[in-house]
Amino acid sequence: MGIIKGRWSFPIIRALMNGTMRFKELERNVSSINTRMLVKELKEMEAEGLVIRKAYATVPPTVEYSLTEKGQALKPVIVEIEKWAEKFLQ
Amino acid sequence: MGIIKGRWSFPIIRALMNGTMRFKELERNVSSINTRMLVKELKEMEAEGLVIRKAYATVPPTVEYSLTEKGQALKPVIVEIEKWAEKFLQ
DNA sequence: CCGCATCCCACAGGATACTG
DNA sequence: CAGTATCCTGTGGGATGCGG
Repeated sequence: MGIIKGRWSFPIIRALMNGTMRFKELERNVSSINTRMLVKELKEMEAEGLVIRKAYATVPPTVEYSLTEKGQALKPVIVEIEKWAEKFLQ
Repeated sequence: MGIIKGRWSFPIIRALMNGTMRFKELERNVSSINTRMLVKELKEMEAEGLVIRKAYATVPPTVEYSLTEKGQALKPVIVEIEKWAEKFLQ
């Protein structure tokens, strides 16, 4: 399992659990990520089939990201991690 | 959560789920890890309170590693990850 | 707004020889 | 057996400016 590798996939998935988000929204919501990393992670996650990218031909551009079923299915994992963290991290 | 960071903590924990193991056993059981990485990870995990190291003054030396309660508690996480992997990875 | 393009650095991780 | 010591490389990740 090297699919949630990288420092950011986890927080990004967490953010998208709450539903579709635009690029800028993600950039604001995901802790202290920077543009380059967000772009990079999103591309990788798209390639892995975890997120879907929808672009709208508006001015200025609108791009929405959401989780695929495969991405949504990671929720139980995240829940368990959070349970663990709550119990063992002060 | 940067505690299961690194490429190896996960497989190491997985191996130790089955019980106490000696250094060499781990080296054999954890896929293709090399000595340096195994030593390094074990030290970090010991510092994080995930594993316990027990050394015996024998010749040749015997060192056993096992999971702490905190380490054991990661089992549900691993279970969920495996469920997910089984479902979504061919 | 979205997201490339650059530049840069630290360090994770690999391979392997050596020691108590 | 259980590590330590070296050397080396790739790349993850940060900062920031530019363009459609």
